[in-house]
Amino acid sequence: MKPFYITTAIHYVNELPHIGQIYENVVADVIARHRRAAGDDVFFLTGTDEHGQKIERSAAAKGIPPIELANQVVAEYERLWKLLGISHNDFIRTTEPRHKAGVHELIRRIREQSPDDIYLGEHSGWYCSSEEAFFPDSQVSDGRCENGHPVERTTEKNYFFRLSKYTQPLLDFYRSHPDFIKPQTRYNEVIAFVEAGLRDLSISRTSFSWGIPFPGDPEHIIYVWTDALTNYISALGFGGPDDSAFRKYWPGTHLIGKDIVRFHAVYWPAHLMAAGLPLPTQILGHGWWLRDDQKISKSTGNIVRPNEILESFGPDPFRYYMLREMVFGQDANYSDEAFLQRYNSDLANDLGNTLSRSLKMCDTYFEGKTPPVLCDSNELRTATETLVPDYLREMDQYAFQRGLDVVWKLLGAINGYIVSHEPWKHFKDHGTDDALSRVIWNVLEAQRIVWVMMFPFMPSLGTEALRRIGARSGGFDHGDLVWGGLPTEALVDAGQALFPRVDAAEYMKKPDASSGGPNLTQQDPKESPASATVETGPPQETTQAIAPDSHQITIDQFFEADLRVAEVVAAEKVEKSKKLMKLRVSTGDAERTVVAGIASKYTAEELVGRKVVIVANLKPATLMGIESNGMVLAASIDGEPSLVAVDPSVPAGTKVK
RNA sequence: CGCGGGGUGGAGCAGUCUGGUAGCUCGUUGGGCUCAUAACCCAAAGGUCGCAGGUUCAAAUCCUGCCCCCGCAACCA
Repeated sequence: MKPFYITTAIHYVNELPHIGQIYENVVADVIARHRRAAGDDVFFLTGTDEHGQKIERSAAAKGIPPIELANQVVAEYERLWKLLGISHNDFIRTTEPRHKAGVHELIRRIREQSPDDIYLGEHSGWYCSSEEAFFPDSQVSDGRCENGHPVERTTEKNYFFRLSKYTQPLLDFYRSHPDFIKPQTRYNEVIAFVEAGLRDLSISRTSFSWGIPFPGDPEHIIYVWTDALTNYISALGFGGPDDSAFRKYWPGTHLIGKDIVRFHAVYWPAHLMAAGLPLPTQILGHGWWLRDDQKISKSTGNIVRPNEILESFGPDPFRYYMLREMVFGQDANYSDEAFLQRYNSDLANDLGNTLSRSLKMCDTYFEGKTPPVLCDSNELRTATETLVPDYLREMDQYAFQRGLDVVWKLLGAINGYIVSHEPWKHFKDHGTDDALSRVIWNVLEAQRIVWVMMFPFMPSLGTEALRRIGARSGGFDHGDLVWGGLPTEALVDAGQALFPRVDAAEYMKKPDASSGGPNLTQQDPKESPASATVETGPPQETTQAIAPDSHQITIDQFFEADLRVAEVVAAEKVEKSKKLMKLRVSTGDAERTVVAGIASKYTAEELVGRKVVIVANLKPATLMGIESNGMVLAASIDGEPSLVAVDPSVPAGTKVK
């Protein structure tokens, strides 16, 4: 058997699972199941990235050890992967001893093979704490790095990896492996990035301690990429007492989000080159799930709540939706409405209904058994034999959407076949005879093949459907895609509808279940600091946010804030900002500049002349280069500001209390 | 000039790398069928493929310029 190794990115335990990670693991699972069906010896790895300063801080904020925080999130991942039917062979955690051994072995190999490639450097430069990286003078302007984060002048002693040395070897490798990175646009991006020249990579930190100590210099902690990427081989026993899995399965295919393609396609291969190890087979960069352009709200009906969808429909429809809706490699919009539409039209009307009508005819005409006479030569067999190779080709190329399209073509052929043969009419005229038997047998046999093709996408309902039509139920492979596998006179089970239709409008009207668990829509870690979301209880009611005992201040503390009425004398949107408005306000005897984040709601014209309330004694701050001397008070509804109003007759400068 | 994605029938999207009669799902209209989950089948209507140039025998696809939308980043003091 041909070994096939597939990995997901390891997921960072600073946040709970979101839809992007769910998608990634489902895709990897579909690939793994497809390769297994193709007869490969598959090893499917997923896991968690548990080190780093953010984890250390989040854990400290919760007053628990970092490993405890990691354990909580890992438990959530394990629950979710089980729920979704993810068939991984192993789950690696970067806090495991086997991982540490692998990382140390990688560094030892690099030092052995390429003694110059790791060096201790004293780095003085602009340090960006957001990206935890240094930037040269040329990429820093106005105290910000090329991506706009604030930077500070810092000196730190770090170990460095001589990445610069691998610029040309990497380019040579890409050129000779045009399929190394998929899709093509990512491949082009990576080449452009490397062609611009590579800087050496800082691979250790001394600023935190939650991580793997650098071998021989425990003051240093191995920095994220050298630590995390190595999971792909440490999980296979690399650097451990038994590395037979490593020798068998490596190199493998890495399925990742498009945002981390650079690290997998540049840094990781360079590390492996330096260590004299084989490079990955392929990097697959998938797209992102976006929300609708529309504002999410209950009044517009497009509420995003995949967690509830998962609970109401089970894993298989959701798996199907994600694979069918997204063109692999591109971004797609998520919406519950789109899910429900796919569910009703694809699953209920086509896939499920075809099964129902077929099994009902088995019940009526053949006493609940598959027909006694099979059929070798017919148009459904022809259709199957042209469509199955199409399906296999698309699946081999990870074109899941098209693979599913092919399956639906066969479903269409089956329904067309049923109508054109009118078995109900035949039964009325001739009763149960061989001709009827052949027609129904064909319909079932073609569906047996449909469900074997669907199996990677719907492992649990696929098993169930195959059982119902009297086929062998379990252990499928591509040998089962050959016409003629359905036994005659096997018991069938019509049962309940596999995909009962739902009234989409009714479903969307249902109140939010608020059943707790992860908020699957989060894609931005900053929206969900672990300290807030690791809670598994129901979300806080908004009213509790101002509960009387939350945190009380004295009236003296309140009076520390100098609240004043001010009149806007000039307003101007801050160039290149999304919501900043630069305001010139008068407090009666003086004028000052205040920057307010209200441009998304208010225009400059409507603000001039308006009376607002400001905090007059706020420490000045610089926002996008403009000094702001105060804060305009506004209520915020889902980020939409609404200015606090005062009666226009109140003179500017009046104190508010 | 911050990074990236996109503008294709009413809606949502393929197709663009590798030019060659514009495709899918939903919706709409007409017809058929009654085994089935108000499902299924057949047919039809509906698009100058964002705009303008260019290359070519031929452009949704390649080149140049422009317009618009969205995500990320930066800010909501």
